[in-house]
Amino acid sequence: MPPRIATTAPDECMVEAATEVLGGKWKLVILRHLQNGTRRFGELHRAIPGVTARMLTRQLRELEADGLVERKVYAEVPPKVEYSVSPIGASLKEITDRLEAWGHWYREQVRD
Amino acid sequence: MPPRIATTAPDECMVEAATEVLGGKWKLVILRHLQNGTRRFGELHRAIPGVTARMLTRQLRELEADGLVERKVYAEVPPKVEYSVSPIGASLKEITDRLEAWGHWYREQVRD
DNA sequence: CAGTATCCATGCCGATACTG
DNA sequence: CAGTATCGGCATGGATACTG
Repeated sequence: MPPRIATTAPDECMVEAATEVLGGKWKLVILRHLQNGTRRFGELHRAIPGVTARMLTRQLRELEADGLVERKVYAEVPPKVEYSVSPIGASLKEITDRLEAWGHWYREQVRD
Repeated sequence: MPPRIATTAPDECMVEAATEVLGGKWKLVILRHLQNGTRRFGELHRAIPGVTARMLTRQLRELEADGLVERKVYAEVPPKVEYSVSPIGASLKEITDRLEAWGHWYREQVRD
């Protein structure tokens, strides 16, 4: 027999799965930039004002560990590292686009 | 004359506007519950395992201050307080639904 | 260029006890 | 029932200096 009240408490906690992976301060911003194409470390650094190299590195490594971002190192001097969205990261494009649009709209609403 | 390279650095930082407001550990989870209808404090507390009363209060107050949630106090004993999404909060339903679905899908992908 | 290493401040958040 | 008060740990994240 099926569980009695299973449907009254669905696994809405799956948003938690999302926030665990996207929760970092710069992660959605990074993803948003990478949705537009592969970027080098320095490009990202310049494109995101306010982030430090330390934080950019950390967040990128976490995104990589979570399978959202791919990191490609070229054996050159000077060093060259390219970041891009993985297939999983690319699947977030609709959501980041909507968040972007919503953020824009929200700002309009709250400017009294 | 138009700015030279304006379009190369569009205001993609608008996702930051969204994360500032949605960034709390429980905010999206709370919103997700309130999208399904008005809830009392205790109902939310029981519906979200792991959250403490302190954190639930704080996150609800921040959501209220940011205009996403409305709080209605009934002058009764015992006290009764109802929370619901504001029109602005309701505008996030599509996004929270998608995040929920994505979180579910993501979990499937990463279970090795 | 693409990072690390080190130090350090903030504050997020939990646990516990208490209240109108 | 719906909170608040207080304490405190620990992760998050910034500044600065340094490196292969």
